[in-house]
This record gives sequence, C-alpha cells and structure tokens, in this order.
Amino acid sequence: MARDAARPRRPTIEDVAALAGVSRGTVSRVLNGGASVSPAALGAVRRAIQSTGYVVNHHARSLVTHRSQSVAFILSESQDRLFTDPNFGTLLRGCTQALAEHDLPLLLSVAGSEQDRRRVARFAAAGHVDGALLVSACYGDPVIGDLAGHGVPVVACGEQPGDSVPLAYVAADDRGGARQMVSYLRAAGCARIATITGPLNRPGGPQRLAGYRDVLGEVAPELIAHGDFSEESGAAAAAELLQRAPDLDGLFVASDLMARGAIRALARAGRRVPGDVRVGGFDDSSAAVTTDPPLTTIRQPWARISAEMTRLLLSQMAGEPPAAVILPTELVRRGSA
Amino acid sequence: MARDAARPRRPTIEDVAALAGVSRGTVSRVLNGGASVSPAALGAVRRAIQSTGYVVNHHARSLVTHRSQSVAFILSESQDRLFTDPNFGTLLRGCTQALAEHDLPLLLSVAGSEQDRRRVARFAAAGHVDGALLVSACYGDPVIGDLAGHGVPVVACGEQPGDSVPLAYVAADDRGGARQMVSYLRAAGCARIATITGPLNRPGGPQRLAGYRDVLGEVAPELIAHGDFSEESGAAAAAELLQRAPDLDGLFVASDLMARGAIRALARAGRRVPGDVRVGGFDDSSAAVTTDPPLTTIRQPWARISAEMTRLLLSQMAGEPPAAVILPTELVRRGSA
DNA sequence: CCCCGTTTTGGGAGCGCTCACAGTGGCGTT
DNA sequence: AACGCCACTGTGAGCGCTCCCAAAACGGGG
Repeated sequence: MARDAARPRRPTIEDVAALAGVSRGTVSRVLNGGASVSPAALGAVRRAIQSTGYVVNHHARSLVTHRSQSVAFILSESQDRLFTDPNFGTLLRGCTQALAEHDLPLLLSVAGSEQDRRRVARFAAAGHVDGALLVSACYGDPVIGDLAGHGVPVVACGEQPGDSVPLAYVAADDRGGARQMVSYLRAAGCARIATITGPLNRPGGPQRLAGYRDVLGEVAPELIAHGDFSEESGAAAAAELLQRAPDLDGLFVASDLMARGAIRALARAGRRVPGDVRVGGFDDSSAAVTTDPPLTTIRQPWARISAEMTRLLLSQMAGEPPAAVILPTELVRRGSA
Repeated sequence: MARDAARPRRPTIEDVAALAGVSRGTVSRVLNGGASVSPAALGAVRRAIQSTGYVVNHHARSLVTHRSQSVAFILSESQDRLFTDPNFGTLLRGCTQALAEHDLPLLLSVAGSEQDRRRVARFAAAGHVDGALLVSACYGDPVIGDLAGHGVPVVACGEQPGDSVPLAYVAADDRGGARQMVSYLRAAGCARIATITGPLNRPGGPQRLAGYRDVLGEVAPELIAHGDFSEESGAAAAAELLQRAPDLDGLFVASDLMARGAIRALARAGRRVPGDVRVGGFDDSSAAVTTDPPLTTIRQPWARISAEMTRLLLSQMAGEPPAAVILPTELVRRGSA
C-alpha cells in the first residue's frame, strides 16, 4: 500500500537526540521550553529537528502528562436549529481561531439527543479533552453538571443559573441590550411596543424579556409573544401579536432570525417597516443585513465572546476557579427602526 | 483543587483485570472484540468494567496502534465567507453525525490563511488524525497534495481536478443539476436566460456553468456574470447583467446565497420575480426559503454527501484506494420560477 | 490413559514520551 | 588545592495499552 511506503517510520525523539549528539532528555527539554539547555545543545537539537522533520507524538506525551491538549466544543441543541442560526457559526469560528492561537485543536461534538449528551459527557469526562466550551444548552442540562462535577473545566456561552456547580460563563449583557433597544424604540416615538421573546429556558431568553420590562414596566400580556429563536417562530409570533394587538407600533424581537420572520409576517399583513411598525432585533448576526429593510439590532460582540470563553477555559485548565464575564452590547442603527 | 479531588486516579486495564480475576491480556481482548475469550471471562470482565467505571485511555492505545481514532474536518476557506454560507453548516453537521456513529470525534480545523493551511497540513501529516475531510478548497490547494501525498486518507467535497495525486471526492452532479434548472427555465418560456456563476476555481463553479452551456450552447457573453458564492456578489452580478442585457427574462444563479442577492437586486431594479424574470438557484440551502418569493432551486443531497464522504474516508482508512462519488440532484419548485 | 490439536490465558516487550534524580564538569571561594 | 555551587546533561522508570509468544487448559481419538 502506498500509505506504508510513504510512512516508513516517523522520527522519534531518540532519532533527534542521536543526530544532535545529545540525550533524549535534552531534546525533551528543548521541546518543552528549553530551560537550562546550553546554547550549543539548543542549536544542535533545533537543527536536528529541522532535518529529521520531527514532530512530537501527542499520544506519547499525553500518556505521561495526562493532558490531551485539545478541547471540546459541545453544541447541545436540537439538530435542525443547529446551523441555521448564524450565531453558532460565528461563535464556532471565533473559538476555533482563538484556540488555534494556543495550538489547541477543537473537537466538535454535537449533542442533539439525550443519548448524544450522555455519550459526549462520558467522552469528555473520560479525560479525552482538557476542557469544554458549552453552547446553547437549556438550563439545567445534565451534561453540564456531569462535566463540571467530574472536574472537567467548562465554560458556557450564556448564563447558566440554577445549576448547583458554579459554572464559568461568558455572556453579552442581554438585559442591558434589551433595555437599550426598547428605550430606543420608545424614544423614536413608539407608544405600543410589543416583544417576541426567545425560549425562557435558554440563555438570553429571560434576560431580554427582563430588559424589555425594565423599560416598560408591567405591560399588557397581549404584547408579549414567545418564539424559539427560529425564523418561523418569529413569523408566527408576529402574526399572533398582530391579531392580539393590531395597534402595535414597535416590536422588540429577541433574535435577528426571529426578527426576519417577523418582518416577513408584518409585510404579509400589509404593515410597513419602519413606517407602521418599528422593529428592533438582537444579535447583529449575518441575518440582520438580509432583511428588508435592514435590521436595527443589538450587536453581540461575538469575537470578544469567543476570545473570553477561550481565555476563561485556559485559566480554568491552569487551575483557576471558574469565573463569569459579561460583555457590553451596542445598538446598531439600520433601516428597520 | 477540586479537580484533583474529583479525579483520584482513573481505573486502568490492570484494575479491571485484578477485579475480574484475569490478566491484562484478557481484558484487552474483551475491549477489542472479545475473540477467543471464554464466556466466563467475558462476563467477569464486563462486570468489572461496569463496576470500576473503566474507560480506555485513548492515548495509551494510540501510542501502540499508531491510529488516533479521530478525523479532521478541514475548512479551507477565507474566514468571513465561512459560516455565512449555510451549506458549510449543513455539511459539518452531517459529517459530525456520520462520524459519531462510528465513534470518531471530529477535529475542526479552519484554514483561512496560507499560514493556517500549512499548520493544518503539518498537524494532519504528523499523524494526529487518521484522515481528513476537506471542504471548499480552491483547486490546486497545496494542503491537499501535502496530505494525500503523505499518505493521509483524504476525501474532498467537490471535484478536485488538476491534482497530481488521485483524490477521493464526493460531489453532487453539478453539471447535470445546472442542466436541469436551465432546461426548466427554458421550458417555462424564458427566451433570454442569463447566469451568475460561482468562482471558476472552486468546486462546483465551472461545472454549473458547463451545464448552463450544455443546454443553451454558445451564449452571448453579456449573459454571463461571475460571483463568488456570496450574497453580495450575487446582487452585484445581477445589477451588472441588468445593465448589459436589460431584456433578460430568466436567470440561473449558481448558489442560493447569490440568488438571494440577485433577487434583491432585481427587486431594486423594479423587476418582478417570477413575473418579469424567473430565477433559479442552486443548493437548496436554508437561504432558499428566506427569499421573496421562495427560491426554485436544485437540491444538493447534503445528508447523502456527508454520509458518502464519511464512508469513503473510512474505506480509505481501511486501506482501500481513493474513489469518487457523484450524487444526483433534484429540482425543487418554489415561487421564483 | 496418554498424546496432540485447539482454544484460552498470562505476561514480557515495547510504543514515544516526560519526569525525577543522579551525575558531570566548570568556576569562583576560602 | 580542596571545596561547594550551579548550570547542564544522561538515564532509569513508568504512563496504559496492544501485540505476540509461550504456557496452560481442554477435549477427542487412539
């Protein structure tokens, strides 16, 4: 087989040592930072590594260090909603990049079903990864407790309250962002501002509703409809709101994707945006620029979120206790409000 | 640290052996299929595994077997276009799932820059993964030759012609699909059918243009515009076409995302779809249902594509030679044509 | 009852690495 | 000149597993 011919035998640390005229130990020292290695030896080893094309064998190293040098990115979410939401992709990309800078490969685990979740938890708890980034789990997701409980460093995206183990997380200031948007709508002259919430058992859901209430106080229940962050649910919720409160003139939607659905539903009902109804979204995902008119929304700082998640994970892996980070949001004015 | 307390010492194969009253070797045999192990021993070992909560140490195993039991999913694409295109997500999800069924974790590598590509290639060639799924590389991407040349099993998504090493790939029948769509447009009465192509140095690009030409023969150059698969490029190309050939009444766009842009551009120019211009897309990605009107398009069988890619990779990992698979497409009628 | 072929089993060797420890030698002090 | 110190280097042990070979156990014939 060509494969065997092409891979005669990978050079080992011993080969490098022999070529450099030093011992295994010295090569190992060079590989791990080069402390207390003479300049001569260091040079020789570097040259030997170059000329043999040596690459460390992670498995051998991990076997003794007990660290796998990789982290899992766990997407705990029903399959279909998974990659339709542009936020996932943005986050995944950011984390891959941030981890790559630390030479940490990212293991992608999709845990859609309960069974998947158990499989993934077992895998991570078995020490196959040094830590995990957890995304979009519902509150109280057992996978979380399992991992953090087993002493695996975990950082979640979004707050995870009601969990016994203190869980590190990074989140945008959902509540504050919602306040920003609703205040903005009111300042723009809206008198009857409705909202479409996300699922209240998922990160971001309750906080954005709370922000809405912070500004408007106790609003009439007919002004609040619930979605599940998907585009279709946004359209359905908007139709429902129009039924219940035909006089609404402002609409705060808890995600861009739902906002896109809502705008479509409004158009279908003959309402002009922003003429009749001003619409504000949340996320500033790629969906925000594909609505007509483009969506005024709250920007989540995804790049910083992924960077902070990675930083927090690394610090936990280094033994620091779990921490939480809340990042500020920003209002992005486009055409819809 | 809590972490150390929670992980006293993971049970090893030796612990299991002791508890089951057998030797290491026997436990290992059970772990690897249980051939020539007496029923009594098998039962005892299984019970011991249960009660100790033993999980194999991949690193130790990999060290001796020289297989890492994981595969890389390499996205060789400029950063920004990466996750905006819903196709990537769909494919990634499909592959993750298909691999999970074989208990193979997926290592996600994003190789946006030339430097990234080298890093990723080195990583994969170093034997850290048993194989790689390659997505959206431009033709002649050096990363490909490197890997396949080093004897790493690779399966690409989309044809990779012009490469010296025979490379396994899975693709939808791009040319046939394009023919289907263009024929459909013509049968619907379109007399001046223009096209917006994808980049001609990327999988799918040239084939879809070829399919268009198969049906229409040598068309006037003003009917052909080029995009890069992104939504914006679709809008720009459509505007350009409208300029050059104001009388066009049919438009075949080589991706849904570009089609969405094109439809927006047409609307802006006052053309009604499908009244004035019938528009056909390609992909049937999630973008197809978010256009107005919904997009008539060619469905790429993503689920089968990921399944076939995985199957091909596994077969190559088992020593089979690389093969290619072309999957049929299907026309999906919606409102735009 | 012994012999021989066939399961089944035990355990040594070794995968490639890190870690700890025991040198080795150069150099400044007393 | 003898000593201690320090920077550096070599080496044995061992991480947890699989592989392989030889030994043990088991049966069925002769």
